[in-house]
Parts: sequence; C-alpha cells; structure tokens
Amino acid sequence: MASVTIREVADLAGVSIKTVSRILNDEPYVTEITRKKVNDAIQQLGYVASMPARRLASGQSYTIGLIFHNASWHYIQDVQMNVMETANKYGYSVLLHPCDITNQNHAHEIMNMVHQKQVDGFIFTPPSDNASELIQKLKVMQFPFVRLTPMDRESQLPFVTATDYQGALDMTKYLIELGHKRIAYVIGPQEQRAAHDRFAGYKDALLSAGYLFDPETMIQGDDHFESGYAASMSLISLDDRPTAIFCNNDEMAAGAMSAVFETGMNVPKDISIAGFDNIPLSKQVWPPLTTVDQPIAKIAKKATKHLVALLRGEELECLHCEIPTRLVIRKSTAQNFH
Amino acid sequence: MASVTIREVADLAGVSIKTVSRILNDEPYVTEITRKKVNDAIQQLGYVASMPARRLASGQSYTIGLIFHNASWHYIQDVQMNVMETANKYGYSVLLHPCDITNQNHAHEIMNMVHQKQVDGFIFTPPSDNASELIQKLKVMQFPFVRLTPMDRESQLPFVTATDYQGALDMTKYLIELGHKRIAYVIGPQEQRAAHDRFAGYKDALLSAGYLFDPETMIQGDDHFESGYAASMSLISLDDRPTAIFCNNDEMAAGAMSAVFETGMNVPKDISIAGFDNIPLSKQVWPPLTTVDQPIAKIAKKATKHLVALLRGEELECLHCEIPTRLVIRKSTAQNFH
DNA sequence: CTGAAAGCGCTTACAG
DNA sequence: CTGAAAGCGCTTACAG
Repeated sequence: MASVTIREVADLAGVSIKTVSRILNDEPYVTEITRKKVNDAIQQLGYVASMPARRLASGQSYTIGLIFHNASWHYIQDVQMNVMETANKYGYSVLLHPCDITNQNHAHEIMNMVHQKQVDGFIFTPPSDNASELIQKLKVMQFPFVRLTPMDRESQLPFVTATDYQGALDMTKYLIELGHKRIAYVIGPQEQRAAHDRFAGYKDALLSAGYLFDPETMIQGDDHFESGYAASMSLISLDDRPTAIFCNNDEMAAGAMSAVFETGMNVPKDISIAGFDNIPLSKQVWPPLTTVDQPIAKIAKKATKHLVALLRGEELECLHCEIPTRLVIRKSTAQNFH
Repeated sequence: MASVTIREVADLAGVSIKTVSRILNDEPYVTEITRKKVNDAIQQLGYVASMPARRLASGQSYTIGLIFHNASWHYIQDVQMNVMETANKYGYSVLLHPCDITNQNHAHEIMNMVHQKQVDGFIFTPPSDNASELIQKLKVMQFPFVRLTPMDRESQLPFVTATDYQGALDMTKYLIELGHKRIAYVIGPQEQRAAHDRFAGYKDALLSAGYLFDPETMIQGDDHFESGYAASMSLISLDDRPTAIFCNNDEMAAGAMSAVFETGMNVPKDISIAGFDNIPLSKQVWPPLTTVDQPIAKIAKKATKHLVALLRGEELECLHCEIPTRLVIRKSTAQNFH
C-alpha cells in the first residue's frame, strides 16, 4: 500500500522531481525525449499523484463547493449531477454542503469551508442570498462564487437563472386560449425569486387579456405535494370554482390533481391543472402534466463553467445568464366548456 | 486572505506548534492552563486548521467515497443524503463518484481515487459487485469498504441490505388475502440482488398458497416508469387478464397504473397495483400506491457507521445487516370480486 | 505534561 | 530546456 511517489518516478527516469512535476502539469519546455522517459517511468510504476500533497503545495483545492438548500429533491439532484459532471470535466471535484438558511451556523459553516481550504469557489442554489451578509463577505474577500436564481440582482455578481416570468406568461396565455376565464394560482415560497417571477408572469398574462386578478383564487403554497393538495381542495370548494389551476411547481400540481380525483371529479375534464419545472414526476402521474420546462441541467452546467472561468481568471460570456423555458403541453389541460 | 497558521497560534499562546496540534486533535496530557491559553489564541486569531495540510501530514483523507450507479434517482439521493449526514457527524467528508459498470474505466477510476489518496474507504451501491475483480482487488489490499445489497454474499465482506424476500412475501400474501388468484409480476433488472430476492418472495408466497406460477404473467422490467407502463399494457391484453400486478419498484408501479387508466379502466376497481420501495412518488400518484417500505435511510446510515468503524479499527455490530421492510397499504389495491 | 526535529509529497520561485 | 532549494501547514515519532 505504500504508494509510489514522484521521487521514485524521477529516479527511474533519471530526471529531477521538478521535471516529473512539469509533465504531470502539462507545462511546456520539455523535450519529447525526457517526456517519454518520464511517461514510461510513470506507466511502469503505476504512479498517480497524491492529491493532498498537490493541494497543499499549490494552495488550491481543485474543489467546488455546492451549497444547496432543502428545496425540491429533484431540483437539487439535477443541479448536483450536472455540476459534478461539468466540474469533473474541468478537473474539479465537488464538495456538497446541505444547509438550512434558518440555521444560525449557516454562514459560519460556509466560512469554515473557505478557511479550511476545502474549496476554491462556491455555487449557491436558491434561496442562498437571503443570507446576504455571507454573500457580501465573500464578495469583499473576492472569493469566487456563482448563484442560481438569486433573489437580488446586484449587478456585479454573476448568476444563472431561467426565464421564469416568460414561462409563466406562456402557460397562462395558453390556458386563456383554451377558454379558461377563472384561472387559480398556487404561488411558491416567498423567499424564492422564481416564485415571484412566475407569479408576475401569470398576473401580467391575465391583465393583458383584460381579466381581473381575483385574490381569492391565489393561494400560498410551499412547493410540496401536500400544499398543492390542500390549495386545490380549498379552490374546489369555492362558490365560483376556477376551471384551471396553475401551480408554481409540478409537485404541487400533482397534489392538486389528487385533490380533484379525491372529490370524484376529473382532470382535465372538470378542472385543468398546470405545473412548472417538467420534473420526471410530471410524466409519471396520470394524466401527464402540462408544464413549463425549467432547464435545470443547462443552468447548472453554465453556472459551473462560469465558476471555473472565474477560478481561471477568464472572462465570463455573460455576467447574468437567462436560459429559456419551454411550454410542454400534455394531458392535464383541456378546452374549457363551462 | 493569507490565512492564519498553527505557527501564529503557537507564538501568540507562547507554546510549540505540537501543543496547538494536541489541542486541535483532542489529545490528552495537556494542562487546563495551556489548553485555555491556546484556545484563547485560536479564538482571537480566528484560526481554522487547513485540511490539505492535515491530510498530507496524517496520511488520511477523512473522506468516504460513495460510488453510485445510475439506478433510481430517488434511491441514490436518499442514500447520498444519509451517508453525508452520518459521515459528517463522524468528521468525514463524502466524495461522490457516479459510475457505470459497463464502462471499461470503472475500476480504473475507482483505483485512482485510492492512489490519489482522495478517500479512506468506500460505500458501494448496487449493482456494484458485478465488477468483482475490483472488489477482490480492494479486499486483497485490505482497503475498507461496505456494500449495499450486493449480489454475492461472500462471508468475509460486510454489507447492509433490506429484507427484500420477506417484503415481497408479505405483499403477495396480502394480495392473496384480498382474493386475487392471478397476480402478475414485473421483475427488476437481473443484475440487482433485490430483484431476485423480491421475485423469490413473490413466488414462494404463491406456491405456499397452492397457486401455480404462470410464466405468462411474469414480465421483465428495468425499474423505469416506461417499462412498467409497457409491461402493464401487455398484461392487460392477455386473454386471462390478471387482477393484480405487483411490480419490483414504485416507479414501474406508477407506469402500470397509467397504462390501466389509459385503457379506460380503473385502479384498484379493475386491477390492483402494488409497488416496492415507498418512495415519495408512491404518495404523489393517484390513487396512492400500496407498497413495501424499503428503509433506505437506515441502510445508508448503518453502512456509513460500519465503514467508520472499519476505518477506526473497531468491531462491527454485524458483518451482514438486514434491515426490516414494512408493508404499506394505501389505495391502489382492493378486494378482488372477479 | 511539553517540545524540537523530521517528514508527508508535491509546487513555487529562482537559477542556470 | 532542466534542476536544487525552500516551503505549503500540518502530524508522527521520539525525547525529555
């Protein structure tokens, strides 16, 4: 188990350890001949460089910290997989850090990761920026980070997001085209920027169609299934029942559907239901959900590329990126005949 | 950003760096007085030990490698969260490594993690052990690892699993009690140990009730929604249609339900559907699925504890652990009146 | 109970 | 194009 070191490779190849190091790091100014000698020695000894040694000597961790909040499981996982894939491609590892912004230790734990030299930069998922003292601190230190769909849009800080406003606008217009006049809305958590943008898109679509926005048909949700179920139940019991319910996310939309079936009614015949996100669940319920695709994979990949660019001191393509959403029409919505 | 080192703490406290190191590592034989002096200095300077330095000097990575395969997303995430939580509690980080056993580089990548000194041990999710040369290699090196539900049950290697056989037995008996005589089965991937155990439980329950096992009602699935949908469609079209379909997992069961609804029939009135795992999806479809709870969180936590015990040279509670499953009766199954 | 020395395995900065 | 020296910030092994 005593693994082979750069020293042994150097001895076998008959060069200095510095030369071996040059080859490991793809530095220029090495003759083909010595390069071959060293590579042969590496091959022969099965040498692999020690990461801890590398990190200590270079002062870099070659690691990205991904700070995620207890939001939707699928969102987190999709972000995670794509951040990892992209980071690995650029030679970076990913250190996951689950957290809870209501926790007093939140900022402290993150600063510890910095001081322990565990990470070179961060990617924050929403609602990351409500801990804004932390964000300001990192900014002042010039410690690199990229945020996903942050609440504030301070111009100097990079972020990546989706066209949430446009997505909700598209969906609402589509429902209006189907003849729905009373379209209820289940709004998402107030600490999420996306919840505000989506709601604004919904509201603007209503207004531009000349409809009134009725606060009675707007219900606060928390993005979980049960919350969509409860919202739907109370909307169903209204005297002037809505003919469509648009939810801030798919999970609540699935809950809303269950409530409709529970009361003996049918989706989409009696009530149309629409979600947002296009997570796998949206295809696994019956009828499959009409929704808006949130390009999580693209967002995560772009954010990672941007962080890597920052770490390398390169220029960003765009400081603030918006990735387009897309209307996905399935079977939970139908023409309104009421 | 030039962070404070152990040297500065030692100077401020008026002791040697070795003494500071002692306090950082909770070693005995330090007077209360010097302990206080050092802690005050740490506090005052805001000192946090550098992990790369610690790892290099100690030869330990304080990191657990979690090797996961592209199985069900929920399974992976549930395992991941619980491994991370438990590992962190014991002072370990987690390095995630997604992989594909069909990839030629699989074993090589994992051995690289070892040689790079990135991890002190591994946790493998199924179907990890089909790459058995790798497992044998690690075993010979005495590199610590714990497997989740491995295919082989070699007696010297630790693993943690669920009572899959018993769970499927319980579910099948329950369906028989409901009066179902023709119970179809959608089996899981052959490379998964759990798929075999669950199928065996189903078959034994049938046989012990004096029923014949009809190969026509057994369909090979791949654990994904679409596969359950397709299996269900072909079972529905049988002349002698089954009155119940038991699937190897919840995702396929959700697919099976969608197929029933698609053909204009009803669950559970026309056909009962049962799943396995008790993932969130099972409560988010309508009607909610009758299923068997697979205690993933407990399995992941126990596996992590065991790996930590191995790393510390401690005794394991049990070399092979079986965590009990539990029948969860919801609304996708009903009495058979056909 | 405390410390001086050596070393973990690399990279950085500087020579030549 | 190549190398000798110093150092990254800790821990280990050994003295006292």
